[in-house]
Amino acid sequence: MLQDRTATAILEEAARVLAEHRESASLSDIAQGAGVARSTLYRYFPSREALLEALAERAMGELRARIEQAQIDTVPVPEALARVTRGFIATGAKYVALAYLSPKPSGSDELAINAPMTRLFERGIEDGSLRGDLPATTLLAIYGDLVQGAISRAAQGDDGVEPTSAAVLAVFLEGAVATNEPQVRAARGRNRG
Amino acid sequence: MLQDRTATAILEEAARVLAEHRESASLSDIAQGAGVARSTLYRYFPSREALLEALAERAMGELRARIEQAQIDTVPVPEALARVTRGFIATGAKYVALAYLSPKPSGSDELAINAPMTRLFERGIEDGSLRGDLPATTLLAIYGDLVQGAISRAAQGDDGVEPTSAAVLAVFLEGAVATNEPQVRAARGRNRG
Amino acid sequence: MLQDRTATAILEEAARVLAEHRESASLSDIAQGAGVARSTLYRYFPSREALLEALAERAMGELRARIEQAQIDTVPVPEALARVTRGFIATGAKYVALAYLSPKPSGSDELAINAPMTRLFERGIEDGSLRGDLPATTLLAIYGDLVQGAISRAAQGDDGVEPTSAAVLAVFLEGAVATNEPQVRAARGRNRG
Amino acid sequence: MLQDRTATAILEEAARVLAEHRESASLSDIAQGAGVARSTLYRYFPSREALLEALAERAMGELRARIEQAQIDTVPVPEALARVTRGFIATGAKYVALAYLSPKPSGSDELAINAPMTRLFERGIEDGSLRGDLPATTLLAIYGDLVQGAISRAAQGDDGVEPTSAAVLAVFLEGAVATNEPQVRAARGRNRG
DNA sequence: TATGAATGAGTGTTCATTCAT
DNA sequence: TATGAATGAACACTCATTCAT
Repeated sequence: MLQDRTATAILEEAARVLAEHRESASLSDIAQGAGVARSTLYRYFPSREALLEALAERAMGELRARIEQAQIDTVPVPEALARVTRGFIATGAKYVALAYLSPKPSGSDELAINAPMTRLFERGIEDGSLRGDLPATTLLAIYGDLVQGAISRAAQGDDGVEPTSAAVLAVFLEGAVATNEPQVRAARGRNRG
Repeated sequence: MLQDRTATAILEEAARVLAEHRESASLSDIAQGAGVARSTLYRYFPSREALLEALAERAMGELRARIEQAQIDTVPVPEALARVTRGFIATGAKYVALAYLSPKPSGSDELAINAPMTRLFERGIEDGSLRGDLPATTLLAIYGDLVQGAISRAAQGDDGVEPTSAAVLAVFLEGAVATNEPQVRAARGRNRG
Repeated sequence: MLQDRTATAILEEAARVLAEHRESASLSDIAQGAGVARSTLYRYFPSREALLEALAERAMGELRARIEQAQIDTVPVPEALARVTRGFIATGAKYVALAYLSPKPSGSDELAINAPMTRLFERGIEDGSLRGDLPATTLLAIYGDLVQGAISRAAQGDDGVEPTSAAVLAVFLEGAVATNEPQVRAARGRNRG
Repeated sequence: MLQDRTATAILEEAARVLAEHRESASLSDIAQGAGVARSTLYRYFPSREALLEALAERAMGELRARIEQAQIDTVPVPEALARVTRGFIATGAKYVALAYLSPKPSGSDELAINAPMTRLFERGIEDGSLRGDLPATTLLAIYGDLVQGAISRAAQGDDGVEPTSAAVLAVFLEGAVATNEPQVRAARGRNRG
């Protein structure tokens, strides 16, 4: 119980410190930020990599939860993406550092995110709501790039999570080229240029 | 004469090694990869930062050249983007590492890339070829995320530069949502190689 | 508690090693001599300069103490010099190295030594016990050379602190030229312990 | 012939550079100062130590010449010291660095200086012109400290060679304590306090 | 002869990790 | 359980020295 409290505190501080200092953050920095001695940190996470893995696991857990909450299987694909995107960006901004850090999420964790997303894109292609000339994996990869970039920018504080998410989603769904139809969603998130 | 050869060899090896090991690559790794002693490396680049700067300058130089060659001011915006994208990705794949490394390109260098691209997006918005509900800087940022992601993937060798570029361009311009009109450009880039 | 012990041990070993190898002594040498790892040394003195400063401070502290103990303001100048000289040489022999090392004692420290000595020489000139044809600062500089040289020789173990001090003092006060009067003081310092 | 010219130029530059930067002066500094490439320096002096030895030899040569010129065997001891002291200080100031540098002058060289000086002091003691309560070697050592200190100060430019020499000689011969007799020599070198 | 290029050994410093309390 | 102390392995960097031209 109490252990969990301390471990959680350390993890949250780690996320913050790593987001600031990137890979160059030392365990000293993290321990100091969390208000414990370096050695204490080792009681909870027996190595730097262990700490990073725990952090990744935590992030993946949050993302998994977001996906489940979004119930993406029950709504049209564009709506599902809309639901899920902001969640990704909000969560991701907390764990940006991970993107640049060594320990890839354990295969199982990554799968827990990738699998439902891949299914989502496949469904979209099949039901004709997403373009059919690109494989689902490619679409997912591109979507991932967009989300990851948005996370970086949101984390740097240049823009809020909200407008960043809206813009990314609009461009991903509708493209950057102008069309005749009103682009409602993006317009809502931003000023009416 | 001979100096330039060695310096170039070091730079190219540095690009390769850094692409693999990210920021964690040590000068030892780079020197070893380039087949010279650590101290020799210091003859050419008197500090780690100097090496990174030289590398960045090199990358920026190539990118600048690509942009100039593309003559983006003389063609419609979508065509200009098509011309420029593949160049970015091909060049960028050689210098992925830089994206994650500290020494940001010197202001002037970065400007030499950003300025013409910003102008391009502004022109697209003005002439109605790009959507007008998002500021040019936002569109550019999103485009940048896409290109950077594509670079990473192309560098990891998962896909070739060619199809990666085509896919990225198609989604950025037209979006992921299916439309009635045939999506010629993406189709061409993928299947007719 | 225990910290102080280790720090002190390091400092004393540093004094010894530096006295032997002069400026060329590496931190490795010092650490090895003190029986700790190089990195341990850094726990106590976060940089080479910090170690040297600590050493200088220590030496200055001892010298200050010697001067105070000697109560040089309460006795005739020659007697004051007699009292103070042996203290300087004994203390100095422990810290010879410092004379050759970069980080000059902090202004305040040096002042704490120089000021009272300058006053002493000025008093001697005024009350006629010291020759009046040379400024006090010159006399002090010459006295300093003598003491410093004596320290070097005493440290090299060629002679003991005792006879070295006596000889230096005798020559400084009375000169090397023979006089009619018995040279009591030097004789006393030499043979009568 | 031409070789000698270059070698001499290097040696003189070395003396200057070393006097400035002490032990920390690198061969690069010296070579650069002398206007030759590092590698060229190696043609003349096959190692750092060789260069230093050559420098020491040069200094000793000059000192030997000074002593011979002074014809110290033909005049009373105090006069001999007066003649020799200024020469030592003037020459020494050019080679201060050597005092702090590792390669002690080769035994034979040092002897060429020490032997005549020791003889001089011994003669002084025997003929009653120098005090007899201290061994000649001690007197010589003390005289050496004085001269070396004077060299340092003269080299630092705090005072000229001339007054520094006069003061040192006066104190060494007559002592710092005031006497009834006029202290002619020192008075000449300095202002009549 | 004179030099630019290359190198190995060493320096100060940092950091993840282990140990004793 | 929590911590201060200690350490070894690594890193960026310097320098005296050697080699090929």
